[in-house]
Amino acid sequence: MKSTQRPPLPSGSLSGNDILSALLNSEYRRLEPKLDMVELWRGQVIYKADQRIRHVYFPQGAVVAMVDTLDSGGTVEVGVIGNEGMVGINIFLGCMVTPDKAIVQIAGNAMRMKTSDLRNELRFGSPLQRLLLRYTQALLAVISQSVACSQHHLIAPRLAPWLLTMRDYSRSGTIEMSQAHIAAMLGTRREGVTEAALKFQAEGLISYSRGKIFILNDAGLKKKTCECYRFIKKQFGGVIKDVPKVLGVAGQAVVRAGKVKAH
Amino acid sequence: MKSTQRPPLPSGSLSGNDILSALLNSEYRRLEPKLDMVELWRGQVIYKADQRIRHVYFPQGAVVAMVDTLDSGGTVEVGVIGNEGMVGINIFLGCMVTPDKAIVQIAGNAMRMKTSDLRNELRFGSPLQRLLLRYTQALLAVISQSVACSQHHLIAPRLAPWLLTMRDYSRSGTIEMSQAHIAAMLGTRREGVTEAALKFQAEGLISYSRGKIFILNDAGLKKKTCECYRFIKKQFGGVIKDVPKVLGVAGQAVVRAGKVKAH
DNA sequence: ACGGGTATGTTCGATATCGCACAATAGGCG
DNA sequence: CGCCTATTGTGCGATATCGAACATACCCGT
Repeated sequence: MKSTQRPPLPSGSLSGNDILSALLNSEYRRLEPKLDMVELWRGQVIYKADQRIRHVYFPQGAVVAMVDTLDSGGTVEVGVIGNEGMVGINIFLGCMVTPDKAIVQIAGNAMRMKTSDLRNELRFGSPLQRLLLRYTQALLAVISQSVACSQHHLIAPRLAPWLLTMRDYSRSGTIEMSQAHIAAMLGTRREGVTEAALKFQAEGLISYSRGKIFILNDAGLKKKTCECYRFIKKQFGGVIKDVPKVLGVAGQAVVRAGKVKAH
Repeated sequence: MKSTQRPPLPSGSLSGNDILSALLNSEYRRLEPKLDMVELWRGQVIYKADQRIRHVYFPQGAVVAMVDTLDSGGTVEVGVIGNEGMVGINIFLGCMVTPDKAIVQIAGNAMRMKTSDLRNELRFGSPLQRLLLRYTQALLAVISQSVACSQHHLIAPRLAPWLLTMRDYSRSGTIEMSQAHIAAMLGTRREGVTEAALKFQAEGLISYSRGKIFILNDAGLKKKTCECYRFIKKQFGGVIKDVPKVLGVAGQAVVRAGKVKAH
């Protein structure tokens, strides 16, 4: 179905894509006819590695993971994309294929756009381009941090921020993931996740059962995180906030910016 | 000193920055007055983390590492930038600061440009922008792979591609690095590097002494690498090759493209 | 209520890496 | 030549993670 009106969502809300929201109305109207609202279901594979990309996605509620798979079969989540971003950044960067797999972590909506339309839109140094550049910067920073994180941090401190991040994304407050799946994302064994989860549960920080995880003590779990949680929040927090300065005169965009994330 | 003439280097040679070389002569001439040739010495810190960036660098012989430092003091090299790229990609992406440290691994020259000049140049959808976008894509892919690599691969298979990469960059064929420094780049202990190096030496693949490493058996060492070595070469190999297609109508650029990288 | 499949808990030996301490060696420099 | 320092070699106990096997518990559909 084609979206016929701009969703009038409060900024910082769980739905509504931040990048699209940061566009001026006039710009958004130009893109609008090229955008389709689609539903993404949990587990859906949006891109396979080395596959040609036909669409990019601006999540509105949905959350998508970029997953790397090694020859050995080992996997890691290298990045997560929610309302703050766009799935298919490679297209924007001038490449038609992605080396990663993109898989839906949290079901939800997304605005879909043909790659050709996106590339067309980027001809002129559009505000969309500025936004995407700035988003790429944040993504790059976060992925860089992940290199350090996966190298130096223990499983529990890595699990904690992962859970908090997913909860932040999730509309319901419940994280719907099996421990086996989480292990695949962290690039560790399932048993390692179980052990850490048990510890957190024993301390009353979380509770879970068969693929449904609740965070009981937010602040407590935050104390268990490695430094990377703060870093990630900081990076993505800045994406929209920073850009209006570039838009400058654009006015309206600045209004939206002030409200982003009470945090 | 200001560079007053375009260095007439064979493409694929060790000097001459690939991105600058891929520009049309007319475009290069526009940039030329803004470019300064500078010498970078080994160990030089070009940016500190969270520091405001004043210049970007197009290496011509020099090699620069992007290094992440954690609260614990642990470090990792998240990316390496040589003739194929630009140091300060964050500027291009719309941010004035970098979360990483940039440190010179191999002494050499680089063309330096003020950040303001770069940002100015990028106003119009210039070919330079296309090249930098494409380069960013490669960097992103390589860093993503690093996440998986540091998570799943053992020290020796990670050391091997690191050595080969450095040797590829180095003009002399000698790698000038202490094992302690290499350990900091891989994010492991020095002893772990020593152990792997001893093994390689015993097998006649390398020889070394006090911070000077020679690769004796290229093919043999390649066999010890994890899959990531091929991946990295593939990603950076495509940067220049892919872009002229985007330039499309620009003509002339295609001519240069044919010559890039005998590989 | 029952059965099957998925998710989670538990154990245990193997392994890679860590952290530390200290010995040995090679160059540079006076 | 001999000292000094950076670099490399080595040993060892501690620890985190791995890999695999198996037990238990829960949910869903019939």
